[in-house]
Amino acid sequence: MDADLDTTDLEILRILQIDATLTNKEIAFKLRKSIATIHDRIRKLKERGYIKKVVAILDRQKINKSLIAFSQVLLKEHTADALNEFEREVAKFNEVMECFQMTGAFDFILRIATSDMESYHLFLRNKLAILPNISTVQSFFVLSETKSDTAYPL
Amino acid sequence: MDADLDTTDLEILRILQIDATLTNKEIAFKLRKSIATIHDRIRKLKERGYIKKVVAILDRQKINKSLIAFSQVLLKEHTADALNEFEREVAKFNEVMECFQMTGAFDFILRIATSDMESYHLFLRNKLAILPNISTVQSFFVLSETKSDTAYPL
DNA sequence: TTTGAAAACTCTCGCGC
DNA sequence: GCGCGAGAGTTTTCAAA
Repeated sequence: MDADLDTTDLEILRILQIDATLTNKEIAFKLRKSIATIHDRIRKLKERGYIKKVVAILDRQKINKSLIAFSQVLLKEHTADALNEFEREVAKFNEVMECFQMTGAFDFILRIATSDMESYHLFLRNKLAILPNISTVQSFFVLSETKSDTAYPL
Repeated sequence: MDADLDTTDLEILRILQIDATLTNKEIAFKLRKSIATIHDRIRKLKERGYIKKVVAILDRQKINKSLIAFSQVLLKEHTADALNEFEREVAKFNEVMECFQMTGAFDFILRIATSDMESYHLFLRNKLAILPNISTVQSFFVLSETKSDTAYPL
């Protein structure tokens, strides 16, 4: 945190992390501030980079992405070039929603969204597994979603 | 998908998954439709549940949640009661952003956001590990974020 | 689906604390 | 520096066709 956030800023961020469709008027009412103040705070929060983006979250069952996999990838080589190339290639696959380099027994964890096991299989065989530097891929599948937030605790 | 989405609906969803601050006017211009049509489509997409919510995504470095852990949890017992109780308790922890029941060698995967290793340690020792039915917890930490999308491929 | 008009909201500016 | 009110400018909303 470069310049600290005061209580109002934190309240605004808490609110917008849950529901960014609220109007400035509604937020102003909740926080007992004027509309202009809320407007100004939010503008500054965006300017300073606290708010990266505002996005719609879809119902993945409805849009036919029922299968979520977490895939743990181990590479053969760990040179800077090899890591960069893997990251670059993997980011291109639209099935890959997230890719993290990790500590521990494997190198990367990928969150992959497909419609069903057949599609996942095709993705694995035809896209992921043919990258040059892959050693092993272990796939785990989501059975049920207990909690699914994009909001950070504040 | 109950009733199918046409090209316009899909385009709108693609756009809103990336940036939900665009006005109806801007979307209408991109898709060469009238503003009222876009307005109507979005209203229906919300009504029908395709769009679950609209949220602000924050910069986790800036808000001091620099450490993301994926924690794989194994329970001792797998009775319906034991699973429900674990899910209920874990959902209460604000450090836990996501909790999924999984196939494979462990029962749950948790995405945990804390400020640093010390905070994670405290969370693990004082909150997660004292739940009654926990057998093992294996923690993996994010070293770097290569791709981090909330958008599903459409 | 579109048009058009009314209502609601956003955003800026200047003032005051 | 921060917050507020008022007005102009946009956007949303909801008829009717």
